[in-house]
Amino acid sequence: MNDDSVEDPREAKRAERVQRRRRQILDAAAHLMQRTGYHAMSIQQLAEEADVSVGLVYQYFGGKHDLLQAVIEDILQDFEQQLPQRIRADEEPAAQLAGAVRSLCEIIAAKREGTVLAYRESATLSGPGLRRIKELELRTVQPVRQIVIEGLASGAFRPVDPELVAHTVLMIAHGWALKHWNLGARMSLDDYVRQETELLLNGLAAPTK
Amino acid sequence: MNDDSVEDPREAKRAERVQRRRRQILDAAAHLMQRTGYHAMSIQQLAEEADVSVGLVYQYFGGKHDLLQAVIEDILQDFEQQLPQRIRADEEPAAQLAGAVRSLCEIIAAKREGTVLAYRESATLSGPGLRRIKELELRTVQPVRQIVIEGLASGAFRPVDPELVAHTVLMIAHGWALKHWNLGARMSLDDYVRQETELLLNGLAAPTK
Amino acid sequence: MNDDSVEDPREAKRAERVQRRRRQILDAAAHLMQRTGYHAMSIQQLAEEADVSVGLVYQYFGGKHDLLQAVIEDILQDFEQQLPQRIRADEEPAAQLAGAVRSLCEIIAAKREGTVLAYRESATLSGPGLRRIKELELRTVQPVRQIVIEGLASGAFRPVDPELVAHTVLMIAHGWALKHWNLGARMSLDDYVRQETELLLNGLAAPTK
Amino acid sequence: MNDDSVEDPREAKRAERVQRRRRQILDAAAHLMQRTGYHAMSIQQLAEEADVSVGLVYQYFGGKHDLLQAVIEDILQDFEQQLPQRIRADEEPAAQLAGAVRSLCEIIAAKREGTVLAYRESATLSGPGLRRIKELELRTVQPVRQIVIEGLASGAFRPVDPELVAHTVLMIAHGWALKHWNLGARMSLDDYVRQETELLLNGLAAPTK
DNA sequence: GATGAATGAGGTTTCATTCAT
DNA sequence: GATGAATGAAACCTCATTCAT
Repeated sequence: MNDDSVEDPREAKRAERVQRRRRQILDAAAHLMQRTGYHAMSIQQLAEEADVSVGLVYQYFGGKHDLLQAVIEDILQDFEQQLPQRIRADEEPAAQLAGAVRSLCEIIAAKREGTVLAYRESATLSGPGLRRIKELELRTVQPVRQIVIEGLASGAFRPVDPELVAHTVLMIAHGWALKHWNLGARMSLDDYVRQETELLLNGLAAPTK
Repeated sequence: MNDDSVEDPREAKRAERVQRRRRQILDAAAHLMQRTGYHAMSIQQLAEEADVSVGLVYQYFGGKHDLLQAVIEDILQDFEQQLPQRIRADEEPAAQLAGAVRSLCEIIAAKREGTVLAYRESATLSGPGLRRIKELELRTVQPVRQIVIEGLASGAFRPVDPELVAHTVLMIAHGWALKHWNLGARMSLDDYVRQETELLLNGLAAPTK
Repeated sequence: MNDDSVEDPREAKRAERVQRRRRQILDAAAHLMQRTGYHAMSIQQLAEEADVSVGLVYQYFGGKHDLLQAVIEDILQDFEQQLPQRIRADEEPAAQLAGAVRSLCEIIAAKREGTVLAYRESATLSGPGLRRIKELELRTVQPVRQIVIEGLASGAFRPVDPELVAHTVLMIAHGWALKHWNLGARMSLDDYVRQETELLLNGLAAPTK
Repeated sequence: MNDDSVEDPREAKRAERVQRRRRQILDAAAHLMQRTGYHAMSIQQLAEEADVSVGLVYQYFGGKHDLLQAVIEDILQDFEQQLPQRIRADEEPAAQLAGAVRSLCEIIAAKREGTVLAYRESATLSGPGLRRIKELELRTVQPVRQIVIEGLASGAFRPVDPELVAHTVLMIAHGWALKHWNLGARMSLDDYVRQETELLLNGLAAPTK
């Protein structure tokens, strides 16, 4: 048992307020960064948007750099946590994969601007930070990789590299966000998902004798 | 025949030097932007890298912003011009498409960092500039779209939206550049192209009776 | 009663310091501009003279341009406020006018360099700013115009355009500032005022029957 | 006899071309400075306006500073030369003075913007240059001073300081230029001259017994 | 004589960060 | 905990001047 688990109502209240403050600043930062980019956002502007003082930003986050790291991690963690909840274990591999593609696309489409921000600003991050981001992204598509492995075992899919399929699925989802300026005007997300899924499943299907 | 075509050796020499200077600055800018990003590159730094004075940068390019536009356009124009040269007209649609996927992947892989730069900094561009970039990208994948249309006409492919396939092919190629930190360690470009091509062609193939 | 009138000692102290800072910068700017002109004054130099940082200048004034506007307005407001206090209501029009001429000359002579600065740099101001300056100058000579109107009504002056007299009085006062390099060596301000006043009053006097 | 008087047709032609070039540049410079001020005018811009190369400006004038000196001197010399031509020797002092006031006002009104430029930028000049400008201005009003001296001698004017009257006349003429933004909308130059002249002559007139 | 490409010092401005209150 | 005034390094950009052609 460590100190944190000691129930101190005073301490609990403090921790709760800290979380609220962090969220307040983080959301404002995400909003501004998505609209104007990391470099165009000034701390003064952020403080105004978040309705806190400039100094407070520095109490809750180490600096502008750490803020970027936190914003991107926050977005990617959301992705990582949502996907497993939406995968149903009781389906065939093909149906599972189709469901995973749809889920990932919808999850990412819901935070389209956050996804674009991650692409835009990841390279701005420092070495260790960037490594954490990459790690998160790899973890996000782990469920997809798992489905493919199972499909291969059951003979549902023709022989493929599960890693490559996971990558491809991720690019399908990211593609909607990255090229929304083009696709958005031509089709609905539902159409996009349906067509990409069909293409993928046909591509993966084991040849019928 | 207009005045420009009159052969003035003085003018010709001047024009040639102007081109050399522009290229000198453009290449240095592309190099620095790819290494550190647009915002991290200072004009001072660029001038040193290009071995010219700060003022000259402003004489050849209106400002830092125009320079970014020029760098990205330069990269994308290169893509647009190279692809058609590598498509063979005398093949079957499937083979043609496979060739196009390979070509595009190789072209983009050769300027991997430029591609990533375009993703990173496109949002930094001004409205009209961004529109030109998007236009260029659409033009780049036109040949792919054309191949699909012909394949559909000949019954080689199952019914699909050619626009979507063009998008998918572009994402295959961009995917290599964007996720090279992951893929590069796992497979060669050749492997990547082979596997993605197989997936795609299987996905597209008309069902045999 | 509005919120501002609520006595908040914290807020009052803050406002007082803001006023002191503004004045500190404004005075230093006026001093430097009068010595070297607007363009020759650098913000760096101003910050040193005012003993503040460069950044603070931009916090209190939007930029160099706004600073010029503020300096000139500050000078002209001073003129506008001082003149009415020195006009005595209980005198004959001629005596009132003589007093006004003397007062205006003395007021302007006391800020001779500021007056010259206003002439030098007014054209540097932006459209709306320039309009405010002109408005201020017109208001400054309103009392003179009023005296003339009353003198015309009482028959003390021969028929003249009050606007023109107001202009002439202003030019008498400004003339001392603008041509001080010549006049200053030849006569005292007192002599100048006496002689110009005599010329003006004789010029205005209604002919005796 | 010096070398310059030797009639060398080659040399004469050269000198003529030099004069034409100087004038070409000077006029363009005067035009730009009057529109935007000395500091806002760049040599590049001037070269374009004058339709010569940047380098040529430096062959005919030492630099930007010398150009300002030349422009202002050019304007003031024009004033100095025109006034004597328009004064008639065969009139009464009062009529002569009235004529001089009218002439000076008209001369200056014709180069209103040049006059304002001289006020704006004189302080920008260097010491020796400024002295020459002041000298020129004093010489300009010499004829007025002379008329007053003669009028005093003949008893036409009440005792006044001729220097002060010359100054006052100059301020009447300059006043039209400096406050044209106000006066121009209220009266014609002719009205202005008539009223100021009446005021001045009444002010100067020797009292009738 | 004439050109205009090239230079680089110097200017204005922004903004991440600190710290006294 | 919270504030926001203050700092100053560093960025972009301009433009007077030079000089090889």
